[in-house]
Amino acid sequence: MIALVDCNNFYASCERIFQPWLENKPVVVLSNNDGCVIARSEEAKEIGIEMGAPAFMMKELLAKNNVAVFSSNYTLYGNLSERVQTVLATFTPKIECYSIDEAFLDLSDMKFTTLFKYGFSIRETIRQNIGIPVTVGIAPSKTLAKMANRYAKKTQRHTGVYVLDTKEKINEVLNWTQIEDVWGIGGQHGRRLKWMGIKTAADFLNKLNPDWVRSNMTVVGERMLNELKGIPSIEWEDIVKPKKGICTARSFGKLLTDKKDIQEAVANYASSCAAKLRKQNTCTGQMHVLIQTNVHRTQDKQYARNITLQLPVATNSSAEIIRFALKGLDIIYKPGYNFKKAGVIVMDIVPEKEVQQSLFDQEDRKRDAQLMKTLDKVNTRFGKDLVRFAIQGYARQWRLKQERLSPCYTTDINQVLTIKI
DNA sequence: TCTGGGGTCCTAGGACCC
DNA sequence: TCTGGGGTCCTAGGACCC
Repeated sequence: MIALVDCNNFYASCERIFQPWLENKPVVVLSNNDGCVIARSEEAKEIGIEMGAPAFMMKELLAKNNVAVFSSNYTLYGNLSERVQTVLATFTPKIECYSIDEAFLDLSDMKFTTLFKYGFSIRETIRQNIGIPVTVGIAPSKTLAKMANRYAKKTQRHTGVYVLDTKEKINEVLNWTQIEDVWGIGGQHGRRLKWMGIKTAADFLNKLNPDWVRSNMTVVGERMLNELKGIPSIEWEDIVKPKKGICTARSFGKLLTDKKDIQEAVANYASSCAAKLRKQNTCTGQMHVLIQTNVHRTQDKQYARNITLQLPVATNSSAEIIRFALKGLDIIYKPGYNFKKAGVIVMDIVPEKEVQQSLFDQEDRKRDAQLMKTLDKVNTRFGKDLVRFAIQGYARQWRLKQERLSPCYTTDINQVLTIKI
């Protein structure tokens, strides 16, 4: 059996840990630049605040209901996520951290009283040790565990645990689950299947010809069919693999026209990509740089471009990656536009130790690597980007709008001290 | 009249996830 | 005034090889 543990309204719950008087009150967390609602407490959902709704359109509703509104604080959420994972890892040797707020746990071959009790103790332990409420779904396959979890969230609020351990229970939940709510069914397939009269997960399993599923939904659909039958068909990824692409792209806090400001932003995004590459001991051989205007501002002239750069030798040096990113920006930047967003993406990622050398390489890579190592060490200890390249600047015209940012309670040394006092 | 049969690699685009 | 930012996998089709 497999458990899916999912943190309830994760970002909102993270904020509530440190402001416990918000318990039972509506809380929302906004996307970058305080743009859209990306997390809602149950109370906020009940008021009718929609996921993804632009915050400025919700202004009245938020004010009227006295909703606590937060800018997103990914440093805080990331740290709390790690803590949750650490506790979960004590329940099983095989765990897959599927996302910032979800993990699959392999519960096969383990001796406990009952799966329900085990699931319940997972929930209680996380609540006690971290303070985050979680829901646990347990079933024979990942897809069914997802489904059990969703069922528990909607119908088993008192326990927060549901186990699909009999045919009857599985059938009931299959019939209860709408097709568009099945893990792996998105907008496209959802609409098409519904139009065909496939309304529930049970319909999908019982009414469709497997050959049709294979040819219209590829092998992904075929696996889904098996998973719904209770035959595990999705691989475990309990060993964390290095990422194949890393993207740092942001909308600016305000529109920018000046090339200097955009250069500063791109240099910072490039530096962030480089740091992420080093963290997983990899190098990049190909970069993309992109800039675009604000598509929502129809009164503005629109412009969007991106460029691909092949690097002569794969690298993870901030200096080199910044240099190439700015070279790309030089080519695609055009004066006279109101730019809203820029980004750097690194691809063709290879392990540090497998980089193809070049006979004509001019870089002193050993020296550079040593410098980066020192830079990372300093910045990990004393704060992100404390030591930076001059081009990364201090003007930060591009920085995010974060009017309601909470402190980094668990990672900022000053905050940690304040709490202890 | 009629012209083989096997592969690999790469890319763009589509679909999905949180 | 104001509308997020990350990722993954799969397939078809083209270009190429012998």
